[in-house]
Amino acid sequence: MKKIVVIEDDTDLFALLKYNLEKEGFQVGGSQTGKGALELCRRTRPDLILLDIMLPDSDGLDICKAIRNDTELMQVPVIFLTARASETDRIVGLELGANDYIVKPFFIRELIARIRLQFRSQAVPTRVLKSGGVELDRGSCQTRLHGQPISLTATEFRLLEFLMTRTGVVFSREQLLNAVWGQDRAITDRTVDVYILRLRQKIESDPANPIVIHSVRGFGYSFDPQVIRPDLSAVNELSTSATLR
Amino acid sequence: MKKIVVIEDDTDLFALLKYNLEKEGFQVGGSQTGKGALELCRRTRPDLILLDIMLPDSDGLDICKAIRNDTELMQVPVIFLTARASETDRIVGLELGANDYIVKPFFIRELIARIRLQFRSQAVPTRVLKSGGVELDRGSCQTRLHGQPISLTATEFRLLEFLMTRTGVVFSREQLLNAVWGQDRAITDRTVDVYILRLRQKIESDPANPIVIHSVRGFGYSFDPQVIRPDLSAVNELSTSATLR
DNA sequence: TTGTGACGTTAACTCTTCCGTAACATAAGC
DNA sequence: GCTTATGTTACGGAAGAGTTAACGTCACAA
Repeated sequence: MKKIVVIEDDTDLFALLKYNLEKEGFQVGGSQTGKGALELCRRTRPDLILLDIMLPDSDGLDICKAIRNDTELMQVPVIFLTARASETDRIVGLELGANDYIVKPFFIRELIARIRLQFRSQAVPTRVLKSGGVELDRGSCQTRLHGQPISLTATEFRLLEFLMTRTGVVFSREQLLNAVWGQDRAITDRTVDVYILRLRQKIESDPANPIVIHSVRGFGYSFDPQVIRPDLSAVNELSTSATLR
Repeated sequence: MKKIVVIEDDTDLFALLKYNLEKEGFQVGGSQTGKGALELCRRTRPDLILLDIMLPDSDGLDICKAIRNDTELMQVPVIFLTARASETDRIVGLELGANDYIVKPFFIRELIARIRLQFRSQAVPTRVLKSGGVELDRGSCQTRLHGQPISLTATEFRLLEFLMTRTGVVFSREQLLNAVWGQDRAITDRTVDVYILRLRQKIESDPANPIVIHSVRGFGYSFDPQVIRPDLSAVNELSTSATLR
């Protein structure tokens, strides 16, 4: 039986959540304050944490950060409860490490579905990401390409980690900046280009014709070793690059 | 063999618990009253406490509080036995410090499972850690390097212990501060650097080129005698060959 | 009390690496 | 051919990490 800790100051909502979650067969514990929440999690070792962002005494984001910094709780999935959709951008980022979020008011059924989704996907907390010949160990922060260790800088690593955990999804430069660099930093979005370049130089066999990190003109970048994007001049490029280099 | 103290006034239930727990290989002690319970725990130092909330002479919650305030007992996991699910609100709340609870009537099998879960999460199996020529005795708090005793300070010891029990995993300074120094302390993260330095001076054959305690720029530190991280020369080779094409 | 030593913590300096930007080059789309 | 989006390069400054020294604190003995 899975244990869920609910951190929510609204007593009515808490009772509602508790009732429904227990009906679904989960074991529910709760804290009304942010202060006690961490301690509760440390002790009870929940399998999932439902976290309201707006708490009377502290910020839910800080709690999430504290959870991620706690060795024992690092792996526990966190789902945010948020009042406004506008907040969600800040939340999903790598930096804070929220696994999912749901906007109030919400349907209980949807919440349950998302919780089950976490348990299904997080059944084996993936320490090593492996795709397209790239191997990324989040525990030891090491990267291997075709088995051989390569060295990435911290930012390169985090960018690649973000993309690899969301294989096939295209992200705008702005989204990548928010997720990897942090939402409060003021950085040109062209910086992303440079990092994509550096990553390509390190993990693409031919950086000029990338097959792992794709550019999607007008949208952004994606990591996807499976799909070869429709490239009209693919044949021409191949021949010219062969003669040029 | 793990010791369990059962605090339960119902004689039949107590006998049932005792029988089943002993069958599972646990050593069981018991008290029928709240008054004798604390004393019993102090004397026998159990590895886990099963505590009925409803006792004839005193409230189980008070006993739990007393346990948490006892220096010797505060680490011991407590599982509550409660008659009604409606009581669970108060129990899982943080101020009481229960690790888990189970609602009567319950299946013995489930109780056993939860008890084992508590023991598993404690995870203090190995008394002597041994890796990379470093030998660390957690019982006597002694350290040996290639067989020869060396002296570490308390903090050095705890830091090394933390890293060695998680070989190969990189931890940020913040995480190390939380884990080794305690979560509520306000200390500069640069302090960690100094301790890493001191540890290296004591256990690395060449502190300038550490091969046991690694720095991972932008992330933190890790203990890993196996892995040799890709160093500068390798990077240069790779990048030059990449740019040369 | 005072002195002493061990320990923990911080500040400051140095060196190195890396980050982010500007500027230019190339490709894609109209 | 023009405009816009992306690729590429190189450089100055920022930040991370190693190291040293000094300060504060505590326990304990003189």
